[in-house]
Amino acid sequence: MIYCVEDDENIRELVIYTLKTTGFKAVGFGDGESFRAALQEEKPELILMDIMLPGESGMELLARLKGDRHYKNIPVIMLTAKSSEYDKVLGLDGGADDYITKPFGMMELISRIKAVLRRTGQREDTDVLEAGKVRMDVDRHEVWVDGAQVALTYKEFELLKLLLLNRNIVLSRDRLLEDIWGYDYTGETRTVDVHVRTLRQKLGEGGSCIETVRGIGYRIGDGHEA
Amino acid sequence: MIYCVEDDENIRELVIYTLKTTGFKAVGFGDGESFRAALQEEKPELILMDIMLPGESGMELLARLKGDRHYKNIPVIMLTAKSSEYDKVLGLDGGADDYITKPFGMMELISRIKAVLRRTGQREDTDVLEAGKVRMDVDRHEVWVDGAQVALTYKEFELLKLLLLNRNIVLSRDRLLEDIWGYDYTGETRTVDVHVRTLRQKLGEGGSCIETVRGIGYRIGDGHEA
DNA sequence: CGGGAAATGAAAAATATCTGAAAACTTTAC
DNA sequence: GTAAAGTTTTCAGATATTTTTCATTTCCCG
Repeated sequence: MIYCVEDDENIRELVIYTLKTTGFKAVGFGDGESFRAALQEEKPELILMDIMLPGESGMELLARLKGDRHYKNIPVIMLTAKSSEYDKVLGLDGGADDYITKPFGMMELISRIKAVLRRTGQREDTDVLEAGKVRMDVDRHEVWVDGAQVALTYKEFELLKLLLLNRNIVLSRDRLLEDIWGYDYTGETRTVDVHVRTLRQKLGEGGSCIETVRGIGYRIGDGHEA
Repeated sequence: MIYCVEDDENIRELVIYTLKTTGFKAVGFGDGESFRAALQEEKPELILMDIMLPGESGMELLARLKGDRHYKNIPVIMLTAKSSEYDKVLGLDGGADDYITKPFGMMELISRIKAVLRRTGQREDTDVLEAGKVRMDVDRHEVWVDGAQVALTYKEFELLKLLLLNRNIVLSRDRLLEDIWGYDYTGETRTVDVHVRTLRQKLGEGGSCIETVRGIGYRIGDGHEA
């Protein structure tokens, strides 16, 4: 899946169309906001992003992405109308993996995308998360314990995913609420406990991988503890 | 650089002091006017702001900031004495990124600041603190002595962390109480002693790194003493 | 020595988490 | 549009663990 963030609709549609006919899955966004919303749901394997966007600039978005450990590994290619050396350096320094100056040809775009994917070539590894007997296929939204599939609800799935993505790191209830429920969630902090319980129950034997860290929160470790 | 706008001088100084010892650059302001003047000169990476200020209220300041495209992206954490739900919603609706109710502990403040910075995407913290045989991984919330893991409770962990963060500096009981228990803690000063004891016990051999400085408090040194 | 400061031991108080169950809310099916 | 099913949230004990207190002993330094 490739995300394209570009406010010019013509360019955006053209890029999406080209990507799709080349065999990629692709979705376009006109502004940073809708893009970020989508990011919550699915991690793309590459991001194409215009430097000039209405509201939040592409550079800001880039900085955010590269500063967030969940997203920093997604390769980003910046698109821009400016071709001055200054902007180029700026873009690369911000952590972009490549840089394309408008107007660009579709063939060039494709070959650059392939080059970046080849270079960063780390696909796979975010799609399936594992811990002990628990295995999660993020894209298919499926969880298996010891070879048997387990049905999880949305919140349970997100909870497990976040814990798996942060192996060994203790996540506080606040952090979990913030990331899964949204930063403006105003409900009980106990809610997390209840979901952890149902998660442990449903995971059966595998449930023991979720450790309680008293006074702090929860985490999933590497399983070399008692 | 972090700006703190708070009219209570005691709280302000305490916050600034804590931020500085944690590795942030920080400046405090007693009113909205001086704060706005400083804003002209330099953009901070985060703003801590009391809701109740003499003259212009914190909410007004917040509204101004979030309405100005130069400043709208600077994360803001509101401080307030009121804990009613109404105020909370008000603060978040105004565009604040987080909200802390007084009285708050310094450790909580720091972790909230880090959370907001993480969310808005800057900074990276993979903190591992060490002293002699003792090694602490802050994110994993784990402590190791001589290769063996030691389980610490919340307060013990915080205590050890603060001492490790202030290598070679003697921390008074008051300072420890203030930072870990919160600035309004009114209990016994002896409480610290008891926690130091359990900490030393649990750390076993490594426990000797915590020195008692008679009449002052405790510290963790570089270990080249007896 | 003597007096204040710190360490100890052990019990009381305070807190955090888990549990079971019901209420509130969503979605799906008819 | 309503009923049924499923999901999420809240709540009130029960339980386990941590934190605090306090009386006592030991230690350090003048």
